[in-house]
Amino acid sequence: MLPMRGVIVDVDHDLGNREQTIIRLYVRGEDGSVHVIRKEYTPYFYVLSENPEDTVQKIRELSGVKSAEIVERFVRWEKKRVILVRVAHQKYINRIREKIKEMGGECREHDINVERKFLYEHGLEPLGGIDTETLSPVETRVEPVIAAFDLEVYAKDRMPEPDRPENEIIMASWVDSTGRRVVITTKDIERDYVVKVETEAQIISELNRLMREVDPDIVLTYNGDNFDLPYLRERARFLGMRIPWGRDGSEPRIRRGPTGNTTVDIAGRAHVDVFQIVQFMAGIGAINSIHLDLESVYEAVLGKKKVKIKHMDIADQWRSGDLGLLADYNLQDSIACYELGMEFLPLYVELSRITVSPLPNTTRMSASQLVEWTLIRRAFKMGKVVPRKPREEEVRARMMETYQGAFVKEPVPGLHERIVVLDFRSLYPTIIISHNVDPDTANAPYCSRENAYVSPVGHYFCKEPKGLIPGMLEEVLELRFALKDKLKKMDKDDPDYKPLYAKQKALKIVANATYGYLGFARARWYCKVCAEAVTAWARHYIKKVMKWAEEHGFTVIYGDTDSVFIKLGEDQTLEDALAFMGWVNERLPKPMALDFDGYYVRGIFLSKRRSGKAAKKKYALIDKKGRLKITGLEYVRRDWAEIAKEVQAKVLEYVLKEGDVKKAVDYVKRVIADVRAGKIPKEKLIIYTQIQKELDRYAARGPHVAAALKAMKRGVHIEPGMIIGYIITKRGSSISDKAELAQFVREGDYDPEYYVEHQIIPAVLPILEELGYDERALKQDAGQRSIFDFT
DNA sequence: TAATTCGCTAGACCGA
DNA sequence: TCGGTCTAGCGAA
Repeated sequence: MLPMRGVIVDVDHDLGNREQTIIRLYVRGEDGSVHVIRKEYTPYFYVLSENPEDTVQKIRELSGVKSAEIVERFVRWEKKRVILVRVAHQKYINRIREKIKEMGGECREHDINVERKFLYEHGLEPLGGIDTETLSPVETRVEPVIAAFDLEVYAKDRMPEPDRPENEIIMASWVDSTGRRVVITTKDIERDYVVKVETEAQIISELNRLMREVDPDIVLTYNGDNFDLPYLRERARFLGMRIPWGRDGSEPRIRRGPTGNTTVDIAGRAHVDVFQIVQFMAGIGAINSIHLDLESVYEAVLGKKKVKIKHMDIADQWRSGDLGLLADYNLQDSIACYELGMEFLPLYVELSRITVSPLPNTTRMSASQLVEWTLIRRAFKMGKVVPRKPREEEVRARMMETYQGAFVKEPVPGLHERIVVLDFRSLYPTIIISHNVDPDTANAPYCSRENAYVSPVGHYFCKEPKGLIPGMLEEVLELRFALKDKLKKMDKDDPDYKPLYAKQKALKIVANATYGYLGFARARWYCKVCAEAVTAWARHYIKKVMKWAEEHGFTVIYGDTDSVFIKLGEDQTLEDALAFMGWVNERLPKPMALDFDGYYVRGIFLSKRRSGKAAKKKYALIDKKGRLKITGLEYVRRDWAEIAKEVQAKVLEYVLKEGDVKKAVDYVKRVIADVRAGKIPKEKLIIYTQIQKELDRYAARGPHVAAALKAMKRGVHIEPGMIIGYIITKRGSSISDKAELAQFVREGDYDPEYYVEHQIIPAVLPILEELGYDERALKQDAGQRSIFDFT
């Protein structure tokens, strides 16, 4: 093979080889060719021992050990003599570990896989450039070949099973970066993208052919982990076929996790299940959509609509319906999956490079894993031995430890004008950096308190040397701030804009999750003392800024964690507030800094519903352009009916934009009358709630549980994690009795009193009450006849 | 099985 | 029937 430059699209090791550990790098070259580079690798791990000289001798005698030598590495803050053990093959590691444990040695890094170690040692990154001759990193840009596919399966009234003959694959669509857009099916359909074949088996062979000929580096699916790929593989088997999609001719490998969830790997290609990405993005709030099905997400993320056919209707459509529509739907599934994949890939390419993890791993990682792999890579660079994972009993003990979090100032309820919001830029990360907060500097014996930062709760952190975590964060933040500056000056159409934007976003995700990681019971670098100190400093600094603001003559009306809401006096301007911000920034330890978050002409802070005291985390602001920013109110909650949210937003608009409370009250009265008249359409009455555990494990049977139980009796499948939508109907005594899944409720069948008393009034009354109105004002003439109407 | 704590609110539940 | 307490869910940061 000629030496060349390219991009690493996947890395694995040859599972079939039981003699040697062979690392395989799959490289897409600058000229578009694909190469597999095979390199023998000797796996290694470390052993900590009281008496390394003795232990190393004993280890050398164990079978399967290739070599053992004493090396110097950092174990926490100390430079120590540790044993580096190299083994002949991966498969020996567990047995050798057991033996070493018996000798009293402690193993480290045995659970860090060989692919990553190989990449660390060569300074390589997945989706980064490589010179195939020297195996060293190079700067290059190569576009990987990307494909998406989707199956439609014939299933009537029940989940399809691959070994039931009638549950056949009736259609498959394929979309790729070379421009192909096809639907393969066995019926004649009037669409120019349809390829007609004779049998189900031929649909599968056609997919096999596409995989071989297009040879994609990245294969995108939407829920391919749990449906399309396992089903296709099993169905092929049922038909006596194979799907040799791996670049080594292997079939997709299905790995089952502890929850029954599966991951499907295709050797040499990166199988990216876009649904996994979507779930993660929804979890961190980057996607705001109640439902995560392909149609909803396609619209929420890209603002595009596509055809939706319910799973249950596919069989009917296939037998006697509109085949063209079914084909459109199937093709659009692949197109939507492909486009969503393209939207998120730049971000995940960067996460793969930061964490030095292949794309199939990164796209399935939790926030803690992203942080941890970033730290593991850095530990390797610094010659630090990676701490082991905690044992189950340690995890349980850690979960018992709690600590105090952020400070939230009690607001001054009511209307306010001319509000300036200042907030700390990346507060927790900058505290960690400026105070060298790290598990290895925390209360460490090697420094005195004079050479340490002492937190407000008394923990101290040695100033030197720079800890692993502050070091990582410093690098991440510096890079990110530099990128953001660069992006500001760039044209959004610049081809570099998107990858750079993705990179800063990837850095943000890792930086933001790092504090939480310190308090996460399963973390290798768990440090409760650190997390506790971070929040203590955060409380200290935010209170200090509030105090300084008051001393500068400003009125502080609210603040939460890292923000300060300043109300300008008559003789104060925005510039005064910004000057104050500059003054503060000169006094904060670097890189801590206050930022200007926004200026709002008016805002309302509410009182708590039952006690009447000021409510935290509930307010609405309006800016100069008339844009509302609603925080914490029912409007932003999915477990409130649309009708209540809509009315609340309108009321806020009348009050904040037009300053017309009377108009708001009249409007609410009209809506209440409509509700009582039964005029509200079904969709606006649905309340969405997540079922968080098995239904029989609920101690309190709330409306959502009651609705779910009733639905289950009617044959609906309910499982933890599902978001269900229910409506409070007319039939029943308690609210739970009246709750029914929306799909079983007829238009007009709702309990008007529930929606008035438990949805609309609670959503608007706290707002109106701040402005001097009470409940009676809403009820007068609100469609409810007064006694005089009858006389 | 996989970032944290703070805070609000609804509705069931329970005992007087 | 009332009022306090507990369970549950979701959002802010």
